[in-house]
Amino acid sequence: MEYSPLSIKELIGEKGDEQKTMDQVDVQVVAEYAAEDADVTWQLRGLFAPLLKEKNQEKVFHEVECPLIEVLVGMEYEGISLDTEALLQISESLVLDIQTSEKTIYEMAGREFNLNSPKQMGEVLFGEMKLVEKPKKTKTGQFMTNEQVLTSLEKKHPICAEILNYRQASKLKSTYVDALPETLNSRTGRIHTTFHQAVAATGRLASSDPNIQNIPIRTERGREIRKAFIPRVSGGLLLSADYSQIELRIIASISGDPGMKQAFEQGVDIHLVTASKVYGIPLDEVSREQRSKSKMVNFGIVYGISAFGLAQRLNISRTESADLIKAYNSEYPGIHKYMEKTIAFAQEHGYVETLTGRRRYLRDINSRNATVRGAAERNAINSPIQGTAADMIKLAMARIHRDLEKGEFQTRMILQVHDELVFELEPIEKEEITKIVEEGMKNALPMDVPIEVDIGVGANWLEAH
DNA sequence: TCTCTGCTCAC
DNA sequence: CAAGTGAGCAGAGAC
Repeated sequence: MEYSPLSIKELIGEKGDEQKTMDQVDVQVVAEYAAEDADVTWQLRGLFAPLLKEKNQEKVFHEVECPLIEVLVGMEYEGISLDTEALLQISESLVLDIQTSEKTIYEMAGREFNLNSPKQMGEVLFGEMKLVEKPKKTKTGQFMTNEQVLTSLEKKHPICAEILNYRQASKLKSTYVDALPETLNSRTGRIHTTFHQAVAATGRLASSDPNIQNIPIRTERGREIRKAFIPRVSGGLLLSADYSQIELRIIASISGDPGMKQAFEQGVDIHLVTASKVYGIPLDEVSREQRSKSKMVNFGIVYGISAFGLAQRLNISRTESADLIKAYNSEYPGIHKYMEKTIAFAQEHGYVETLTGRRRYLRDINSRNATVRGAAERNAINSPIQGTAADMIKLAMARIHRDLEKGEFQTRMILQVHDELVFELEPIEKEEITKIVEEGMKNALPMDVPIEVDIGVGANWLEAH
């Protein structure tokens, strides 16, 4: 299927020479494209062709996507400031760490090679050092050297941990620390990402040039990078609001499963409750490991689970993972029924849809090839959930943006990261904004379970969490 | 310069 | 074979 994804910048000129400068953009005009001007709406229709293939999609187009356009224009226009001095410091420390790792790895390997080449890495580890008898290979026949493989071999040879350290440091350096400052707009001094409104199959947004939806947070060094995202004025604040467990709440609501609904109504830790149910023990007897495994099962449910996939993720036997899934299905029968019903619907109609009627077509749902069909079945289960979450936050964005304009607030929405919204906060507006954002997010779509939103304020993006 | 591959970052 | 959605980087090779 060939189509041009809608980027707001397509409406305001191509990137590069043709692009209008930020202050030439008439936000109002762009907003009216969709809302009023039928003459221009056809352009949007062209760009949203996949959405409008069926009559049903008109609703998503008019009620979700069109009101969002001016919101995204505003967010791209505002941008976000970057603490380049902090990044420079991180870069220096990464350089030292990378150099040390490099030397150690060369010594352990007995020779120098290009550490950034997975091909050469595989040759060294498995062709020369023979770390394992039967190394896993990629589909092109190269030795596999990814994180999972190296982690599993950490005990066999210290070079594995050193490579993982090297990989992490060089990833952070090349993708974030060195690249982000290059993207600063010379006129505004800020980062202006491009949000893509119609590229993701599920209805999620995507972000590029730079992608601000994959800024590190998991590791200590990664969090340092997130700290470099700061308010535009010194002494200013960022406000971050994120949905708690949104996808599980959506599957609980859509499926109507009483056990999972009750867990959310009572406000208890959903992974703990799941562990208690699956292992058949009281809440206070659940071990860390049991909770952590149950958490992975909950994730697996959202992604469309297979016993094999879960076993691999959890590093447990296939029988154990099959037992976990079996127990899950009987403890949460509503979820199980929902999954079966969704797949049956997809088989009959060739598509699945979200709560607002956003469709995803699944041509492979009746494929005779089990692998291909399995992938389509997982899409059938995941898309309505991920897509409904996307619809919900898109509706919330339009609503909050409208409230900010109506109240003539100085606070601006600046980023969206799937289940999180980030605002450049005018400090004196904090109380009112908190209320507007919380209510806007909670009430975006009618749900049968409580929707929780965590809100934080801080002097940088990390602290706002 | 473009495309593919392998890898890794996020939700 | 075997967990959903994305984007970006470096290497490697085609053109």
